[in-house]
Amino acid sequence: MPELPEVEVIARGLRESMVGRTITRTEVPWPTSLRTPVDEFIKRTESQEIIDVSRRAKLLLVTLRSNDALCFHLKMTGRTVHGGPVVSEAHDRIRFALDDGTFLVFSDVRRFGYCKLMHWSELQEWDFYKNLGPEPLDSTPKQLVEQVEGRRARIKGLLLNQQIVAGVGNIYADETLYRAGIHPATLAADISNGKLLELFTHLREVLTQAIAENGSSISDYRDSGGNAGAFQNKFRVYGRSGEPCQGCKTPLKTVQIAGRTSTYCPACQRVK
DNA sequence: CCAAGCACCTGACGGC
DNA sequence: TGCCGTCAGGTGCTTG
Repeated sequence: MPELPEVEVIARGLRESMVGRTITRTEVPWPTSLRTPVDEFIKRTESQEIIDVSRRAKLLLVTLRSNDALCFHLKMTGRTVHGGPVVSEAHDRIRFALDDGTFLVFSDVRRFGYCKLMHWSELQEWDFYKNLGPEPLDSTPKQLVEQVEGRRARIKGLLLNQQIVAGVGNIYADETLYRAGIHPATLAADISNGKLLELFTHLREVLTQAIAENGSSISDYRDSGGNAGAFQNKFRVYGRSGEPCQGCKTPLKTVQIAGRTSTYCPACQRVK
């Protein structure tokens, strides 16, 4: 499930390997993965040079010479892999042939992901984009605390809310709450300022470490070269329900919050 | 302002 | 062996 670290690793890889290349042909074997009419999508991407690849929240942005951006959301199972020569596969949704004989392929088993082509001026007016919260790695812990302090919502839900903090998903939210010793159902307003500062300091550390480890691969995630990440080996709670806590040996438990499974240690995460 | 539930979609897995 | 239910989860939407 690509979250901030995974998308960041992908963006860095694609920037390294694709900037300066020109798209020579665009194929769309599954047009419903587009949020732009297919004819227009092809017309506006073919013959365009790729001038940058970047990330905002969980969005992967491939900027073209025209200042159009290919805006990918990978959702749960999306992949953007660059290489070649291409072998067409069952779940390919979009393929771009580049002028050096390589291909960028967007594939997605579950078809939740999408690609939307927008001029940068239009992108900046898009509600989803415009309303995104601060980037945790470009903000101080204090700035992030300001996003949640005093709110009467559960901290887990706030961490997952892209308008509060950008890029955090279920895995990194659980890992961060565990490291900070905060129960996922705690109301933000009931957490001291000092504890919130700790929380966001941990969040930045977890995200930074995950990027350094090339992201986390649960099942589908691959980086831009098709390789798995390694941070899943550092998970302390995610996917470990029933296992003993690494700190105190108490069996880890789960609870549903904001429609998602939260795994936590009932002994270590008590802050209310 | 906040929460819950559903929709989208497929594959993996457990139970029988 | 095979069928069926459940789960995984990001985001948008509706409803309370």
